[in-house]
Amino acid sequence: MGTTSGRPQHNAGRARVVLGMVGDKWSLLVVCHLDQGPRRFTELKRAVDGISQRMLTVTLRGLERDGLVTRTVHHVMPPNVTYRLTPMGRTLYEATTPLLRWTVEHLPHIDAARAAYDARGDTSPTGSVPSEH
Amino acid sequence: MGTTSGRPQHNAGRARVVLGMVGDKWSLLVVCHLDQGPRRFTELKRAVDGISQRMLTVTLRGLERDGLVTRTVHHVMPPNVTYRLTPMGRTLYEATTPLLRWTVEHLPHIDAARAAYDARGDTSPTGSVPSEH
DNA sequence: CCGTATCCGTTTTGATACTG
DNA sequence: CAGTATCAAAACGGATACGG
Repeated sequence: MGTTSGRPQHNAGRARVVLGMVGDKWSLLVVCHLDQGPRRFTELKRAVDGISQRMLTVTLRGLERDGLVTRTVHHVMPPNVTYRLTPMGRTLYEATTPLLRWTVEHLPHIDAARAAYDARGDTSPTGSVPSEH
Repeated sequence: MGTTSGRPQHNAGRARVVLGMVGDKWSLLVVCHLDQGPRRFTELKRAVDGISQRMLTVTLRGLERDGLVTRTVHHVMPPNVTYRLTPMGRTLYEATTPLLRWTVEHLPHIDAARAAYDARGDTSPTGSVPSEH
């Protein structure tokens, strides 16, 4: 009946790991922009619209720790720091592509589903009474 | 340079949507178990290890609102409610498979990267001084 | 059995000010 | 420019008690 291989417990474990890495508010967004090429701190700050300086730092440190991003410091004045995706970081991003594509294709359906759900958000009793004697 | 198609802004937007739906602590885990077939509330509660009754309800409501899960109520005593993935829910889960696979393949590397990062978490000055001058 | 309502601690995030 | 430190606000999640 399941359409995907493997035991649910296994995939559940994997899901936890994946969410722990990129399931936060900003990581995937930053990775997404770094996939376009190396970027400096301030470039990312501008690109990722809405991120605070603090959160960009925190996010980049996390990605660096996980081996998804490298940080290169040039000791000049003013300082110049470049971030770039590691090969592993690029493969991670590639692995998210199906999910990104899925979103594009289904966004209208999701909006419709939400609107419908919210619309029938009345006091109507319950769903259905199928085959109960 | 970028390995993936499309403009970063577009993918960033998609990433926001996708994370808004399944980027929380439990949604993907629940979907994962429902992919094995329809489940009752209490079955899920047992299966998803660690989830509280409240969080299971909240999560299921969210998935239902997004059109990923259907809820069927049987008016018997005691009540009997079944949840199952919609076709859209199944395609979403399938779209996450590459990410799940990626996790399995790279988990050792990630652990190693973290260990290395934490190990050199000393007072050493900075990363590198590449081609400056 | 399947929820909802409420309370409350924890975690996450953002604003702001300051440093090399 | 590229951070760090500090603090307060907000979101999140769990425990508990109660209702249909």
